[in-house]
Amino acid sequence: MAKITKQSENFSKWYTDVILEADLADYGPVKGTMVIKPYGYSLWGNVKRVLNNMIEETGHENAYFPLFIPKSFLEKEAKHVEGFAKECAVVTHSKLVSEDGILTVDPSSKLEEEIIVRPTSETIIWHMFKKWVTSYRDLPIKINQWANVVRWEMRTRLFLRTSEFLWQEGHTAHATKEEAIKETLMIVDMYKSLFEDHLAIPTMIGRKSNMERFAGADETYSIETMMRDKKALQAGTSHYLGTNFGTAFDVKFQSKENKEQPVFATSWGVSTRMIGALIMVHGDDKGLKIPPRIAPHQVVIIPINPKNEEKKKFDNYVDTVHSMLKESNIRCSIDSSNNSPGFKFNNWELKGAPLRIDVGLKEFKSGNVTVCRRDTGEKQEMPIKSLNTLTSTLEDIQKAMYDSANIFLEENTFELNDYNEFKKLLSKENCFIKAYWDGSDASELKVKEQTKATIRCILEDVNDPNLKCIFSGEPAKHLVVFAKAY
RNA sequence: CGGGGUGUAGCGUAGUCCGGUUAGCGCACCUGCUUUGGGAGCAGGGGGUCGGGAGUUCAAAUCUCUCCACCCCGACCA
Repeated sequence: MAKITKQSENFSKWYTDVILEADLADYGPVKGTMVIKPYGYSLWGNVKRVLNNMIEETGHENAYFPLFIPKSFLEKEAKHVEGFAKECAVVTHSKLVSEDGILTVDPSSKLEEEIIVRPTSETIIWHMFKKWVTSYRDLPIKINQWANVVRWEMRTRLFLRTSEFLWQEGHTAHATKEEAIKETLMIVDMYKSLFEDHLAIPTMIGRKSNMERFAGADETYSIETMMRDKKALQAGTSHYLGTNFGTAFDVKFQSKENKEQPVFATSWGVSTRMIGALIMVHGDDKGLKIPPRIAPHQVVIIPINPKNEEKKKFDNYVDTVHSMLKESNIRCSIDSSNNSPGFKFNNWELKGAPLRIDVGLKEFKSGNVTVCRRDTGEKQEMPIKSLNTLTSTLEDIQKAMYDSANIFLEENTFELNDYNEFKKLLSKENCFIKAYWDGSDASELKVKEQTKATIRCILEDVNDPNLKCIFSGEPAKHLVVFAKAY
């Protein structure tokens, strides 16, 4: 196994090395595509399970809508078209012909209306909602789907931006604006809990500016996270769509008072990009660090008995450790491969297993095990009787990982009022900068041009004539976070 | 689509300028033996349309032409 590049040497290279070496994923044959390998998929699966529970517990139902969308659907919402037109995969024909083993598109099979591979599903879902909604009794509709979507991006990176990715997309329809806004915010809280309580990733949450808002939304809330290179990653979004899609797809309902009324919408999603965030928030030069709650293996047991002494009894001892952990509902496995202990230690550190248990003859004879923490590197020998304390050790690790990420975020977030300092700081290092902004596209654009930093989100609105925009000096409307972003 | 670069075994590369043995090496892989508490050692072995095509030559990985693919920077995207 190759050694991975150090973070300080080349962070992007480190990121790619970790993914490939830890066996999370591999490149697909079509540019920008990715194969999620079993270890990566198991990680995704754990996150998915947690989030799916949250989604269902908050009253949403899973469903599945088609991958293919008629091109005309995308034309119906003006801003939505603008946002997605340039990155769509388009199906134009339905047949190939083979001549001497060479396949070419059969011109006679040209489709009358081209089909788009969904970049997101608002349009097809609202097409269906029109069929489903006629009365106030039909509302609200709260749908979620787990799906793949395709966005034909120019520059791709494993997990962060791939041509095809997996996600969940929630789509809801409501009778009132208030209810839709409440839903949008409730989802933001749900994501916050997913990130902070399960992925151990601290978040910065707020609305998007006009320029960064989702194509077709009235308001976009975003979950912003800080990677170890201090760049920002938008890790999830929740959109209040107003009546934009309801109007575009002519969805209306009759109220109790027999009045025709518009339908209000939300949509929200998180994707496999989250795995990218997880890697870049917690990882170190040894590799991944996976928070216990979502780790595929919370504990990995390494038996060390080179000469196979007392083989039967020794193996029994290892099995006992294994089953004791399983009884405590800990996800654990035994690495009984033929590799050397040193190889296994490094390998499981690379793969980010939170705890490792070494069982050698020494431990076997004394009725002990040696427990090693991935986050601190701390080793401790303990009697087998105490294995049940590992449940709380895992919780400690979970918390410690969040705390250390949170300290990192705080240490690299600055509040500034002076644009020269702002430019100076950003030219020196990446960081988050909290500052006041006048709310204009022009100021935001200029800042982006001059520093490459964008407004990640609006933290709060302000109304104090003494507060001035950091760029223009005009009266400030919002407190925002600026950062260079992925 | 502009500017630059690279194609040699699964991966990484030497050789290309200046044509000349059987295309070399590391990792990975296979077999065997010895090993195993922080990335094991030794021995043996398998694997190559040198990106494709055409040309020059007694002779091409090497020179010429051409096509293709990919990468980086920009543009685009977030």
